[in-house]
Amino acid sequence: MSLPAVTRFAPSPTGSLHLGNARTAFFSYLWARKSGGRFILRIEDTDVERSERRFLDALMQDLRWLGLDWDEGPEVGGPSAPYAQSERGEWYAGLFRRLESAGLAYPCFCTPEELELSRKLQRIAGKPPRYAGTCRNLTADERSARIASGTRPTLRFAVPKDELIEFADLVHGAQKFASNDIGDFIIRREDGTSAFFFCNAVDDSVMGVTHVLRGDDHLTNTPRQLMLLDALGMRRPGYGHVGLLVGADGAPLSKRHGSTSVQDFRDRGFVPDALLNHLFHLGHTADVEGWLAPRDMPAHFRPEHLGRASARFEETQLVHWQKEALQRMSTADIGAWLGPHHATDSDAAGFAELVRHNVVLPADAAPWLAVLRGELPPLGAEERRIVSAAGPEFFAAAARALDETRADFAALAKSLRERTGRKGAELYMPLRVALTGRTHGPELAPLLRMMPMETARRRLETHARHP
RNA sequence: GCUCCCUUCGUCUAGAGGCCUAGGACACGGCCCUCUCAAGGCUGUAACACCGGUUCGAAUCCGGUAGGGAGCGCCA
Repeated sequence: MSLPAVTRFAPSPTGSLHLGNARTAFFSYLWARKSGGRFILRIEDTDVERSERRFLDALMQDLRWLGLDWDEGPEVGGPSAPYAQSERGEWYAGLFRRLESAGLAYPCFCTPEELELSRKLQRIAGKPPRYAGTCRNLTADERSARIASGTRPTLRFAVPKDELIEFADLVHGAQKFASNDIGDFIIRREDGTSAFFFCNAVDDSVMGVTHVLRGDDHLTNTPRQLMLLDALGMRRPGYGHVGLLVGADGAPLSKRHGSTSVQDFRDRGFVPDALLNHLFHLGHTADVEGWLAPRDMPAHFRPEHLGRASARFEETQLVHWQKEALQRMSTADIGAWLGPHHATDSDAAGFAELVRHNVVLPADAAPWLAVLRGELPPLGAEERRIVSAAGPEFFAAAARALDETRADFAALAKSLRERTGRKGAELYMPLRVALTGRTHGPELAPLLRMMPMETARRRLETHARHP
């Protein structure tokens, strides 16, 4: 086993936790647990406009629902508190001062409009839309003059020239970037808050994070953060960039792919263990195949088998793990999981057992509840064929047998078999269709046991009268 | 436009020069079991993006092409 890994998940509370983020959080969690390290939750809420308390609460709820408990972070504390970046402003300010006085960062007075125009012009000229460096060489007098005029500057990092930034990506291997391809970027906004590149990098470093796992989209951001850390003389964490989770169309998973937030899956009735098993196999190959209880996952997690290519999310695969999860749940848990979809006024446990192999989501139980006490939908072509092949005498006999055996299905079937000479599918299918309106479904014996006798008799007699 | 990343069955992947007539899982089809569905067993269809090169030998190494993606934001 490797040295204890300190990993983190650093979401911004600006929306709901979607599957892609949940996956990187999960991998980070697994890495920490596998190595006996620590998993940190840090909240990147420097964008005060978009950050909302309700998103933070939902985020933590989703994480806990999945079973991803953090060792340091909001509500649990830790040696690096506070864990919300909105509360770390003073510390960032000190670092800004250090960079600025060392000449490694400078105030920029360009307006967003000017910057936008500049980028546009560069694009037209076929050049990379980078910051032109307008404010980099302002004299001290020019700077104080602009400040005096009331302009509030941003702070830009002065990217060193002609440097090669190298690092070993945890999943992609050796990486090389030229500093000349990178324009001076903003590390402090006009309002004084830290921009992502800055607070994200320095927090990871100072919090002792050893393995930063994040989406591929951050790969080309990494050299910026490395330069920053180097300039401050701070420790570089290891960075690993995993392939993004994409939808059926190959585009990164987003709202337009439908339900992609953890909350959506929970609301539909997917269970956390199913989600976890699916995520465990998406862009990752474990050293064993098949279902794993979440507590066994860290031992089978293989960071070196994290995927570089993007992984496509397909619900059919999730459904498979959901079925696996359902098979392992207790009757009581199935009952609770079914919620309002289970028979509350009768044998709840019996109903849970009855339908557990015929449902994927709680809503799938509704038709079976209707079979027990509601109206049956009109028969389809196949169903009508089976009913007419059996004939009215068969159902008349079945109705009589129902009364004689008092709805004991085994006895009823035996009696019918002796009386009609039918057996196998010829015997059971007409009964199934008459009783449930369908050619498939739960076992007939418990189904009949749970069905009001009157309902069963009425359904059988219907076909005895109308051939 | 520039920089970077990615590319094996429909999907998730194994594969780090000969063990590959490319393996597994999910999905799909067939058979068995069975009243049906599910579960289980057996089985089938199905992939190395393309073109060159290196080599006795390439899915694996090198170069190029194509396609997809990301970054170049006072968003993270």
